[in-house]
Amino acid sequence: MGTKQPVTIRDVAADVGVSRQTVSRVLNKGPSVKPSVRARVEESMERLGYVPNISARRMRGARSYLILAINDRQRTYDNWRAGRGNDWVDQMLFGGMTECERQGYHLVFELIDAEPEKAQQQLSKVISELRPDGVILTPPHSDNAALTDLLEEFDIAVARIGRRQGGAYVDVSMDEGGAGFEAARHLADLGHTRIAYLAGSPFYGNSLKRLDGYRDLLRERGLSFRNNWIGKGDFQFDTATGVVKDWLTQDERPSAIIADNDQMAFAVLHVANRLGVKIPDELSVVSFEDTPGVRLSVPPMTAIRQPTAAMIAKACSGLIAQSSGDDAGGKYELPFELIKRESTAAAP
Amino acid sequence: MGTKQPVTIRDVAADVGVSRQTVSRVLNKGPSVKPSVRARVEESMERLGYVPNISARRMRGARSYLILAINDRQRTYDNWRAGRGNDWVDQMLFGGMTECERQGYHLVFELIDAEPEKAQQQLSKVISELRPDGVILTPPHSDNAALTDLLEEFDIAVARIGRRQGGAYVDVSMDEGGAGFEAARHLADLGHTRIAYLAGSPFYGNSLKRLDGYRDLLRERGLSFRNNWIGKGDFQFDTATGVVKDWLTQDERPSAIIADNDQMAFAVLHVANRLGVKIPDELSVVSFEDTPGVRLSVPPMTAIRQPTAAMIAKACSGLIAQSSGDDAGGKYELPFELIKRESTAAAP
DNA sequence: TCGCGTTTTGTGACCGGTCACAAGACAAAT
DNA sequence: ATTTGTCTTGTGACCGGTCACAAAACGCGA
Repeated sequence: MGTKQPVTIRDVAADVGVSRQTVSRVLNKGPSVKPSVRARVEESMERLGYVPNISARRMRGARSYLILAINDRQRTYDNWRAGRGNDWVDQMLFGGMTECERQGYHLVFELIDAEPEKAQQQLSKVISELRPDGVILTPPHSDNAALTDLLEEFDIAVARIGRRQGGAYVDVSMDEGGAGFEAARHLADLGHTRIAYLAGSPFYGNSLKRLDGYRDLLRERGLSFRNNWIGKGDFQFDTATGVVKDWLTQDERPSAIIADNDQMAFAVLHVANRLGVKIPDELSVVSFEDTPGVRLSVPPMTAIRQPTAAMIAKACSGLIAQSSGDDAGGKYELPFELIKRESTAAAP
Repeated sequence: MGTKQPVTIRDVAADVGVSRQTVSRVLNKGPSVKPSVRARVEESMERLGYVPNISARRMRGARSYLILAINDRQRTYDNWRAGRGNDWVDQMLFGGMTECERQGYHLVFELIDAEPEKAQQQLSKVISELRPDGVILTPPHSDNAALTDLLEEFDIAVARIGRRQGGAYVDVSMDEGGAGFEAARHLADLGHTRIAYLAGSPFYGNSLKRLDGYRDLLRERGLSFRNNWIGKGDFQFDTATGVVKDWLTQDERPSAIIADNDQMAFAVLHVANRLGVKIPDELSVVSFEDTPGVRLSVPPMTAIRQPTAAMIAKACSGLIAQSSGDDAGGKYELPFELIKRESTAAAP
């Protein structure tokens, strides 16, 4: 036991009878290697089971073959604590890992506080320790300029999830406006004319885009837009219940509600249940977040599914391309999916 | 932009006016450093913002300050695909990250196939690339001897989750027998005398331990043990529905059911619902897995909560201690929690 | 056959730490 | 004062790759 020694580049060089540098060139698919030599080196690497040591490569070389993914500590803590069943991390892990693996990279997760000063300090430490080739910022860090500034100083490629604005960053997001439009369209197609929108925040960019999409659909279908059917929520369950209660106890109540996140969609379910309003017969509900809770609720909810895994995968490939010098930046907008379940039905 | 250079050990050495080695000694809390010098070096490190480069440390040094956590690729894929809402990874991330951070380590996740040969090959590659100080094996890899053998050859510390048997490994698990006992006790305390047990597998060790715990409780309370109230399931929803249907349509039906995992607990809910059996008034249900789905079901289910975060944290600290030469191995059994929700009530 | 440009290969230094070992400082013992 | 031992500090080599540059091999036209 405990005796297996890793095969190094020197072992391969000695085996083939060439210099270390030649092996290195083959490894990095560099030019100027005679095909016959390349073949012999490759054969030897395969036979000896040679695998390059990432730490060593990182030392003198420019690349570390590491991608760092930053998650919000609080959010992760909350998910852990409350067991709310957000499968964000699963999705990230699957999408990111798969792509990194394909390209010989590794994905490292780190938890960072949201508060800018702390965040910068923590990120700085991790960067210095790990020196990753790229960093993926997920919400809410995507909007933290302190972090992008820091990364720019260190000359490390940045990918931001759920944000699309300037800068030479890899920005990956979802078509939020289109999602708002589609959610509303799905309901309109079912014959709904009284569609309310339970907004999460009047400041959050994605929220506004979704709302715009919803508005566009109403306009396109010639449906009336009512200001008091735009609910002012804050992404929280408790606040949302109040709004929904108001709606459902009015004379002319909406026949469908689009909720900006899963917590607020739950609130709709909850209130409707208490008031004896049948879902989906009397009220249809669409959630903007397809978390496990939404899928497992009674009834399971129709929801917009964010392509989290695909977004992280895209972020990884974008970062890898950038650090290889292929491109710089790149803006990607990935398609969402509207998953039809049992919370939406034809208008009553 | 792109100009920030990391502070190295030489910078600190020059700043204080000592040799690199002295700085290194302070960094590693080595002995034989005059307190006054140590203080000056520490002050300088703080002031200059020195952070050791992990790759460099790993090179000549023995430690890489990396812990590798292995997850099953298929399981992760399934969670991603089906969105079943298992928050295993969230839990791991939170527990592991927090502990690693405390000790200056980093946690890297990798996906590995379950099939022994592939698994060994994939792990071997990752090991050679990353050379982690320790590896955490999660089910089903915990039981894969091909992996532990490989890691032993590489002389890398191993932690196994959910398994406790021989070897100089860090083994972290939960008191499964106790959990079976407690689940049954909770029901017995509520006055139930007809408690059925929906088993997942007659081969899976943890399943058997839980069943033993259940048996012990029955014996202790003088409750009759009936063979046909031990359901032969296979952890799947579909199989379980058949068993539950049989039980609930018999003359003397159980007043409570303990299910070996969440899928089977859902099956109980599902069948009871179809047969018009009220939960919890006419039938109590306890799940052995506290996934988000269980928490969010209607009604939310009483469940045994596995201390996943704590187990991973323990695994990390165990591995770090072992690779620091403090101890070798270590067997830990962490306490579970019985979360009482609304699927259990007094016996009818 | 020679000369010259291009392709292919090799050499030594180096990245940022740690290891092994040697040397200096200092106090106690002879 | 010299010796011995312990404590503290410094030096050069080294880990496993890559960089910069030099050298060798090759191709091809004159």
